Amino acid sequence: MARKKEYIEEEVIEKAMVLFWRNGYEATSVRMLEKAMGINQFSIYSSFGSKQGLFLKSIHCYEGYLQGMIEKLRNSTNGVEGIKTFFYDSINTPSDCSTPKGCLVTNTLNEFANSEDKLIKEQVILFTTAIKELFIEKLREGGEEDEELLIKQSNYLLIAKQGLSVAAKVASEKELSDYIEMTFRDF
Amino acid sequence: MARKKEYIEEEVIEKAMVLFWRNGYEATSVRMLEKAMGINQFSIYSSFGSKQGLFLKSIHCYEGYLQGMIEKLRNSTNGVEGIKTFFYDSINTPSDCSTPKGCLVTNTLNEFANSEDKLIKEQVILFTTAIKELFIEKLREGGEEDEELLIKQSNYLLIAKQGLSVAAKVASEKELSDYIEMTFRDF
DNA sequence: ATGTTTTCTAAGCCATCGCTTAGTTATATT
DNA sequence: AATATAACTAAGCGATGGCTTAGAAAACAT
Repeated sequence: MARKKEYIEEEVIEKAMVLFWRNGYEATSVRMLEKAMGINQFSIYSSFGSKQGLFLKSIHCYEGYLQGMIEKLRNSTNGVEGIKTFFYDSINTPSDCSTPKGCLVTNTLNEFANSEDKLIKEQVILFTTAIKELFIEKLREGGEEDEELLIKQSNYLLIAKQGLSVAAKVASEKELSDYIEMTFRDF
Repeated sequence: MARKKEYIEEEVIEKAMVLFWRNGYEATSVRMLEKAMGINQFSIYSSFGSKQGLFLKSIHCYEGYLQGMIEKLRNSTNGVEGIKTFFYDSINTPSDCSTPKGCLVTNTLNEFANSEDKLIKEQVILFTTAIKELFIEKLREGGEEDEELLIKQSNYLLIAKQGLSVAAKVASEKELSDYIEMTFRDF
């Protein structure tokens, strides 16, 4: 039989994810990736096929990284208050700076909105749609029954969340929490 | 004396601006720029010094491009309603697709938030700060007197505007106008 | 131990990157 | 017309981009 891999794919993907998250797709080179991931370019290409393949895996990994917050929201029983907590959770960066500020999905949406790359755009749209659905579910649980209003509100909250993700990269903690409070002021 | 330039700097900067606006800084190559601008690389470098120099000029050009809307807002006398109109104006893309959706300044903020490039970041921060000040001025004219609340509200509106700029790249017209209505719902 | 299979290292592939240079062409002065 | 100056064209610079390949090293089966 054959030699064993000296790395765990899930582990090196996480390293790649952080790099893509911090710098974006274009500004992250395969040389940077191999250093951060601690493996040779050969291994990157044999495991992930291409830079794009690795990026898709990284986005998937990021979505897994968010799963805790999303589950917390899904299990919440206090309606819109759960969504507000989700907003606060999303700006609660670990203090060791191991993780960039902002949101990889929003970054990707921004970088690829005008791109030809269908695959990456599709992955991003799928995820944001799922979040929106979850918002609707929680708003409905919160007592809202008007379907049209539910759509309008979830739409509002999704875009508000995207604004928060952009602002999180440069704004102060107070500005961010003020923003969240204003966003949810009369729900 | 010497030969005359065969192009007008302001005109070719505008072409460059649209390209940067559509693709971002990293994804726009000097070869793409020379084709879009209709001038040789030599001319680009002799006029603008570097790709970064051209980008800075492009951002400046974009700010000029927004000047109409900003003046309209500055001259408005109906308080927060003027800001709301400014939001609507910003998503009113010319139907000929000559111009990308979204906002070059917000794109740049996103792309350069984690970059080392002080110059570009500074230019973006300066502009967004000016917009925020203008929001405060209009909110004050609208009758709000509480300084702390003014700061909170302008901060909210600035981040809301950034969310709108991201969403404008992918969302439908209805989603965008719904979002604006929700944003200004109880001002 | 030998053979087979897979992963490793490290060198290198070609295309493109931002940028520069050599040499020609156009303008204005003399 | 001759000259000086600056902008033009187009070729090419070294560095880096994504990706591949040749050959050594490691794991298992026989």
